[in-house]
Amino acid sequence: MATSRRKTAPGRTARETGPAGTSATAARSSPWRASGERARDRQIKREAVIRAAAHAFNHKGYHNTSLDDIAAALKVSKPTVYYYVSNKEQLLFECFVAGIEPIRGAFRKARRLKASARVRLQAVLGHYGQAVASEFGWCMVRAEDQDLSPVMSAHIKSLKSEIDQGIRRLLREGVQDGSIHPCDPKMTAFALAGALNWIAHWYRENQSMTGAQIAATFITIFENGLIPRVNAEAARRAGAALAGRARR
Amino acid sequence: MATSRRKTAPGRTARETGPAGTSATAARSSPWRASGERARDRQIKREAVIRAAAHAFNHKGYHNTSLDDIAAALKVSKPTVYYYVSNKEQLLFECFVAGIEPIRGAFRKARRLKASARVRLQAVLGHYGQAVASEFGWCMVRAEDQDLSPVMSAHIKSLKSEIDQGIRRLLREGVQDGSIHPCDPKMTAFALAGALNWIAHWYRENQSMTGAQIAATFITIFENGLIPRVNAEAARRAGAALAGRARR
DNA sequence: TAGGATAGCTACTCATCAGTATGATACAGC
DNA sequence: GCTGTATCATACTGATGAGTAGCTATCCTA
Repeated sequence: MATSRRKTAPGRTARETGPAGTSATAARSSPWRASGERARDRQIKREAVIRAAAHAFNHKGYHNTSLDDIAAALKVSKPTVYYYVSNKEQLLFECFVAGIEPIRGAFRKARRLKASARVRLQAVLGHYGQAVASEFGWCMVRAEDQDLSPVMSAHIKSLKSEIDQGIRRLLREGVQDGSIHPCDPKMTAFALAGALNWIAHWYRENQSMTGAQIAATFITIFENGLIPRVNAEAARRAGAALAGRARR
Repeated sequence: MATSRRKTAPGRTARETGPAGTSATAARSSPWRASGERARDRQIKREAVIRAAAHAFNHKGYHNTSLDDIAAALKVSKPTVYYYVSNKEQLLFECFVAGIEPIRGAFRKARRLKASARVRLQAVLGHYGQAVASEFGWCMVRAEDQDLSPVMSAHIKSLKSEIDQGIRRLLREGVQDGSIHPCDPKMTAFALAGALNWIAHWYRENQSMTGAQIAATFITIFENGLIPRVNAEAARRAGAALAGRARR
C-alpha cells in the first residue's frame, strides 16, 4: 500500500531537492557560480531522468515500472536516479507538472486574445489536446491521488482544478457573449476534458495523426454537435475568421 | 512487474476455476446435483468477493489494493478469497466484465429499436454512462493491459473493440440516414467514449446526480454542440418524439 | 454414522522493489 | 599535486504482498 511505503519519505537526504541543493552549497562559497558547466549538466541530466520516467510510465504504467527500469533505460544505476530525484513519487509529480504546464500557458495566452469566448476556448482546447498526446500526457492524466502523498495529491488536485475552472469560465463567458450554445458549464467542462484526457489512453506516437490534428478534429466535433446543422459550414467559417482576425 | 509475477500463474490448484471445478467434480459422482443450496451459496459468495474487489479497486486503485484488504472487507481470510477466485488478475477481469456487460446488452436492445441511428445511439450512450458510473465503472475503464496477462489483455481488448465498433457503426448509420451531422466516425466515437469513460474518474456515489442523469446531460451536450443553434429545441423534440414512438 | 467433499483458517514462502549505507572515481579550485 | 565536492556503483535492508501448504471443521450423501 502506498500509505505505508510513504512512511519512509520524510527521512530525506541532504541532496534531496536536486538543483536547489547545488545552489545552496554554491551560495556558501561564492555568490553565484551556478552558471558553470556542472550546474547546467545536472539540470540536463535531471530532465533526462524525468523524461525516461515518463516514457516508462507511459509504456508500462506507474506501478509496473521500477526505478531499476528507469535507471537501466538511462544506462545508470538506481542510486544515480536517486541522486537527481528524491523518490518515485516525486518523479510522477514532475512528469505531471511537465504535462500540465503547457496547458496553463495556453490559458495565459488565450486570455490575451481579443475574440469570442468560443474561439478562446478553441485555442485552449487545442493546446490541451496536444499536451495530452505528448510524452507527459499519460502522467498528467493518470496520476492518481492514491499513489501520492497527501501533500502531492493536494498540489495536483489544485492544478487540475485550476484547469477545470478555466474551462468552465470560458464556457460561461461563451454562453454570455452568445458564442456558445447555452449549457451547464460544469458538465460541459467534464465532457470536454474527459474526451481530451482520454486521448492519453489510446494515442501512441507515430500514429497517422499528430496531437494537434486530433485536437482540431475533436474541437470540430464538439462545436458542431451530433444533430445535423444546415449552416454548420457558415458558422465554422465565421468562427475561424473571427479567430484569425484576433490572433494577429 | 506483472510479467514476472505471472510466471506462477500456470501452476494452478484444482479448485482454481471455482464453479467450473465444482460441476466437474459433481459430474464424476452424479449427473447434475449442482442445483443444490451449496452451489447457489457459492455463486452468491463469489459475487460478493468480486463486488468487494470492485469497491476496493474503486477507492484505492488496483495496485494499492491487496488481497488481504479485500479479505478483510469481507471479514474472511485471504485463502478464502483464493477459494473463490484464482488470482488477483482474474478479480480485475471479472469486475471488467461485470462493468461492460450492460453496455453490450444496451447494443442488443438498441438494435431492436425502430428509430433513427441517432436515437439508437442516444439509448446506447445512456446505458454506457450509467455503466461507467456504476460500481464496476472504475474497473471497466481503468483495467490496463499492463496489469494483465496477454490472454486476459487480449480478451479485454476485443470486448472494448466491440463496443467501439458498435458506436462507430451507429455513427456511420446516422450520417447515412441524416440523423447525425457528417463526421469522422472513428474520432467521434473516441470523443464520445472518452467523455463518458472519464465519468469514472470524477464520479462518486451519493453525488447530486445519478449516473443516468449525467449520461442524459452529456448526450444533450454532444447533440447540440458548442456552436449556438437557433432551432435546437425543435430538433431535440423531434428526436425525442421519434424515440418515444419507436420504443413502445 | 463413516467418508468424502466443501469451506475456511493460521502460518508460511518467496520474489519484488523502494530506498540506503558505503565506498570508489573524476574533476574543480588552490 | 592536494583537497573537497560531485557523481556514480555495488551491495545491502526492510517491508510488502501474491500465492500456497497443510490443517480443521462442517455438511451431505450413502
